[in-house]
Amino acid sequence: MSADYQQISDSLVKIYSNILRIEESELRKSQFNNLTIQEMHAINAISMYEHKTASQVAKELHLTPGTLTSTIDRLVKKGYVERIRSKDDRRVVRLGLTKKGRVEYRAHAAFHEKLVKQFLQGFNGEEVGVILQALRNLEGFMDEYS
Amino acid sequence: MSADYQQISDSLVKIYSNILRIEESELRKSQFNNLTIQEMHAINAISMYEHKTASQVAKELHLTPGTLTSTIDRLVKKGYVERIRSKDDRRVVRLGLTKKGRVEYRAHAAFHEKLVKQFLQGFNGEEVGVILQALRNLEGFMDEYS
DNA sequence: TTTTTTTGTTTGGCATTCAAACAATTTGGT
DNA sequence: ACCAAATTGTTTGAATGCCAAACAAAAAAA
Repeated sequence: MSADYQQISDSLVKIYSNILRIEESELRKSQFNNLTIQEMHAINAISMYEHKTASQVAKELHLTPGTLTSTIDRLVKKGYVERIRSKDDRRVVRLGLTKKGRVEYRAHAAFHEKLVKQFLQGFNGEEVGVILQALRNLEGFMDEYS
Repeated sequence: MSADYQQISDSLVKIYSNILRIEESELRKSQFNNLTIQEMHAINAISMYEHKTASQVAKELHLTPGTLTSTIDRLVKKGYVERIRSKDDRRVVRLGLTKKGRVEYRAHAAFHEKLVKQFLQGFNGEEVGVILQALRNLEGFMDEYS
């Protein structure tokens, strides 16, 4: 195993075991300091305009329906999300962001954009292609184990 | 924002919001199916031979002392970890892996190695250098926000 | 020797998660 | 139209995961 190889391994471990913690600590310093990282991910999955159903969001987040219910309960109480009973099918709950939820969504997207900018800083188009391919390899690995 | 850029952003989000979940689901299928991902990370931080103190491990994992105490309690009960009271300084607790803990440690390292292999699959030395630099950029971003 | 600091544990409380039981509604089969 | 089955989401009960604050023991500093 080469030196580069070991460094990449260490780097990956460091990144994936710290990135969510760092996102959360940034959140704590912002105006949205009463949100946890999981709640923020839920807001992200609900997203701006689509009014997905609870099932769809639960599947996206790999959560059981019961877990999602409690997450949504909290987000409703905190004023980020609203439940909309579907009129076609009265079993279905559609989810939407409140104005406050949409503001948070955009703030988080901006943070991501800064992150990606720094990740790709200093590379030309060809190099960006290499990086993209490596990430796809990793996605492929993850898909195998899903 | 270019198409590549957007794809890299999506890929990064997918990776960092799923990789730990996938590690955990692999764990569930193995002989170590009574470990959670956090417990596994603790085993990893304790590591093979050093007998770190509880404080050192807590710092590494960004956990409060109280949280670490309860994690270690569980790992001791499950037979992966042992507490060793220091003789020099009787306040200090040093942590070590049992034989079972060391077996788990190696199994997890092997999983990581497969992951990194697939991540770097098909690239030459120069390209690996580009990938390493991108990861370092990301580490730099994380350090700014720590 | 007394005070302060360090190290780890305990306590209390909330968040996160799942599995299983449940209720409401819709769909499918007859 | 009616009954059985499937779907959708909620509730309940239990374990883990986390922190802050109070605490106890030991070591270091004064």
